[in-house]
Amino acid sequence: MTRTMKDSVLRYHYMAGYDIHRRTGGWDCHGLPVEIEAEKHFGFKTKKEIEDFGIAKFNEYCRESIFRYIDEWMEADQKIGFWVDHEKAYVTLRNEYIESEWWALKSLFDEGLLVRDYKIVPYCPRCETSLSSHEVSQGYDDVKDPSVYVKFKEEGKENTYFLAWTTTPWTLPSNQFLAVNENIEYSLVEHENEFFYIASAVAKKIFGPDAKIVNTLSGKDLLNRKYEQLIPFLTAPDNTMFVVSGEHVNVDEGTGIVHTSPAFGAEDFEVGKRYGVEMLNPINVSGKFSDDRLPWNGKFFKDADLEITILLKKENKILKSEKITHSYPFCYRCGTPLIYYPLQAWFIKVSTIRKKLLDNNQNINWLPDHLKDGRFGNFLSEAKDWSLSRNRYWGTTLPVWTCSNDHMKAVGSIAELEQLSGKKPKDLHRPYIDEITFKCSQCNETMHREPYVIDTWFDSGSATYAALHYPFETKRLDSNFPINFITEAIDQTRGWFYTLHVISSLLFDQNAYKNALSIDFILDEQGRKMSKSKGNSVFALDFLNEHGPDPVRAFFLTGVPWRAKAIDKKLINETSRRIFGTMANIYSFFASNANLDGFHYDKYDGSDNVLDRWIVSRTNSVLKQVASQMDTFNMHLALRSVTELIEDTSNFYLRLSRRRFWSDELNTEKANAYSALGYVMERILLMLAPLTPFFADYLYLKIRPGSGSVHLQKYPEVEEKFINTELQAEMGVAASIMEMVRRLRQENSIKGRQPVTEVLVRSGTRLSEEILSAISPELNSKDIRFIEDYERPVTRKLKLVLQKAAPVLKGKLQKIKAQVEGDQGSLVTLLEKDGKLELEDETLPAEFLEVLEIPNPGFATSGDTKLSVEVFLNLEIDTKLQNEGFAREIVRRIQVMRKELDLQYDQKIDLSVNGDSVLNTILSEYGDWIKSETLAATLTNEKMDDSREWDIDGDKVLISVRAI
RNA sequence: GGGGCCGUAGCUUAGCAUGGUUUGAGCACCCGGCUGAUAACCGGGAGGCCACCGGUUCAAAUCCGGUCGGCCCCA
Repeated sequence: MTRTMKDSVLRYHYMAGYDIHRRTGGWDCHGLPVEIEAEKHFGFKTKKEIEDFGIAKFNEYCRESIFRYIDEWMEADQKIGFWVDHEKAYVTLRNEYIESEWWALKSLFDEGLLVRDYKIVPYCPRCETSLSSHEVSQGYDDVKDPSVYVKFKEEGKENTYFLAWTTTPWTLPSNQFLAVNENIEYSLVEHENEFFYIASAVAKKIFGPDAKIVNTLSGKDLLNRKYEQLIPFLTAPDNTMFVVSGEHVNVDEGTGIVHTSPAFGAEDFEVGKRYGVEMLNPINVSGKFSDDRLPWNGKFFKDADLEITILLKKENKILKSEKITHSYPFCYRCGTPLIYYPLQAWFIKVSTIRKKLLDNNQNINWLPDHLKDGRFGNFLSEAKDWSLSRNRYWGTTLPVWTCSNDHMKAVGSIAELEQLSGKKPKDLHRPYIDEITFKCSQCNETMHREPYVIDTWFDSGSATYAALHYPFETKRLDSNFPINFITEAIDQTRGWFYTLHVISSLLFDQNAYKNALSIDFILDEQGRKMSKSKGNSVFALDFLNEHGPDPVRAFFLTGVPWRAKAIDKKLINETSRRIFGTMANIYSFFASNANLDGFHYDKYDGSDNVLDRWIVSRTNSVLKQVASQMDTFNMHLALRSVTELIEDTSNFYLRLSRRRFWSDELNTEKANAYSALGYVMERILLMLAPLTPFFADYLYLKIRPGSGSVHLQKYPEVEEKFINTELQAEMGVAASIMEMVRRLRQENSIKGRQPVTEVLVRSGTRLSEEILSAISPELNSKDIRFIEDYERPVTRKLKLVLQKAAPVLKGKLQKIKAQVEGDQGSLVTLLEKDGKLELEDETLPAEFLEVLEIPNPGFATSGDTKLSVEVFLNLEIDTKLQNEGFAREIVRRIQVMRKELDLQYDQKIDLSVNGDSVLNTILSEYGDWIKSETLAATLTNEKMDDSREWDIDGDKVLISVRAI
């Protein structure tokens, strides 16, 4: 779906005459997913196996596998018609791309924004690498975890405990502190002869409504109280096992007393840092316990939960334990539960430029706009430092070298590295780059590269400059910067939208893009999110093959893009029928006639015909609107506008214009009709070109053979001189009149083919003669007249509003009612003059009365209040009209027979119509007309061998048609 | 716990920033019509407490507050 959007925008801007600098795609080539696939391929489970196998060979496989992926995507791109230059696509694994990133990283390093620090990071023990916050955010899932309330015994007191809560029992052996909030009130609760400290707010939740509160005290009072180590396998370092203060402590969850193990939580780590204590960390980099003092040594961290819980229960150190469902982060690629783990890592200090990020964000045009200050803005205001380094192999290498004295040197280009080391690196990937060393300028020790690759999101976020190999091959970014438009799915708010924005603000203090369109997901037919695990994902290629690219694109463009859309096969078919079906029909009508005449569309330069002028005016009005919708990236609105134009062309213009296409010779009138229709079709197709490229191109080439693809044409200019808004308004009234007459005919069972005497119209807008004559065949009336208010064939009657009048009039009601309803008009006049009526010594205020307008006998009426148009249809049909209607019925039957005989449009016939005596009258009166309508050379009233019997409204008619 | 979006007919939706006729369409359904575009087309009917409750206002689908339901993001 994003590709449809991108493509439509690119095609439109190209046609509109913009230079498209970068009709190139790009591929993220690095990162864990690639490595994981390689691991699977080779059957590796640990990093050691990879290193034994050889990083070079491993990376070689990664490099190859990425191209298989790309091939698949390219196929999908081709199917959906994504016009993009894959040849010139940037690939993030190229040295040039990486070199640009090196330049960026060195700049950040020099500004002190790229730093090494010891931090608690989300860490995947299987991949043995840390994850960035946006990676973590992709992997939250609801799981059942233990929820245990643990008893920490206060030192020196019997039966008195601090009650703490945790969902991670495996961290309990590493407990070093308990944290309370100084501003919260705590209670000492007595429960089954034991005493517990707990936040007052939750005491009842834990101990029930009858909790026996012995004492209350503030969090401050608890500070520095000592407690006994819960699980004494590990040696408690000095200066631990007491109560500390923590602002992060609250009573939303748990007990208001937080178990703190500095090794496994960011806030806990800060506490540990504050007291400068040694961390208890029995877990190794593979996520397993590795301390033989522990009975569960060797177990994966999560797998120890149960054993620890059982142990604590045995020792009566648990108040209660249960299971709860909450969301927990998992590695978004391999599904392993993450662990918050202390690691040395490289960070970009994004948090220091929050204000800049927010300021720049104000200049981005977001679609939908609530993202600016909503989801995206909120995220920026809490921007975290970016944990950049990864202990992995296949990725952009971190260009920082360190020596044994921990002096650091960032390298910003291949040339610089060559100058330092005397060696020119051929490949900036591991392991080759790791082999390059040089002397430290400060201490002369050998400098080695920090053994990390970086977060692959940095690759993506660097696309704006790295794809151009800035600042090396491309010296200036001006014309490419900021990018005009970007679109991705909503999940990229914290992905690509974010990394591009951060990197661009960091490096250039500028926005990466001006317009950002965020779209929602495509859901399955039941409206569920697609996922591989549910087995309901519809693969792009299958989907395209089933429905075809343009219907799929049109479907993506129905409704607002930033709202989730469930796949709806019926809707896809309906949408494409409305657009393509109708348009194909218009074309085939045009073509079947134009071919007979040998007409080729060239241009339209005006027409006398009002319908031509109208549809051309309408087309230009729509074009104006569509262009502005495309300019503001509202492709879905543009498609809707075009669809409406197609429908108007078909249902109104063509329907009313058909006769003009049927004249024998190619006269001016007909040529004008062709030109107008050609003009309209051409513009519709040009408007469709960016949206549904295949269909548009297919028909365009038929209309303008030899002029080249529609996608190479200029987007049409609005021709103001053809826009006539009054005409469009008048035609609106005309359409409404047509509709009403059709309705009245139906309500009174008068067929469309039956001519009527007159149609009376009362309307503020008077229609010109030419419009009237244009719609007259549809009305099929001998006379169409505009009338004034007072001329309306209605009788105004009064009616008592019984609900209001009855309680007042009481006994006189029936008498007054009779008078009012028997009124012939004089009372109405009185009422309108005085605003009340005096009857039978009673005063009737206006609210007692209702004025009804009843059409006179012989008339039916209908009105359109919006346009303030009223139509009266004279229902009287005399014999003459009846006969004319009958003649038309006969013509219709003859046309059917012509069609059944498969006669050419211009084939002449001999005609014979036989029936009762009335028929003969009709024939004598309308015979010539029938002949001309049916191209009959002769007309007799004989019964022939090949006569066919028709039943026309109960009358038998025998008709014979013979080609001459 | 915090934040965001959404809720209009059986389905897909327009209208909502700037309150103002009877909330418009399309599909499906039923009825009728048209017929030199016909595996098209046109008209009509039925179907809406505009999620709910309050408030502002002469007037609320629209503005404000709250509730409920669905989805998403963050912690």
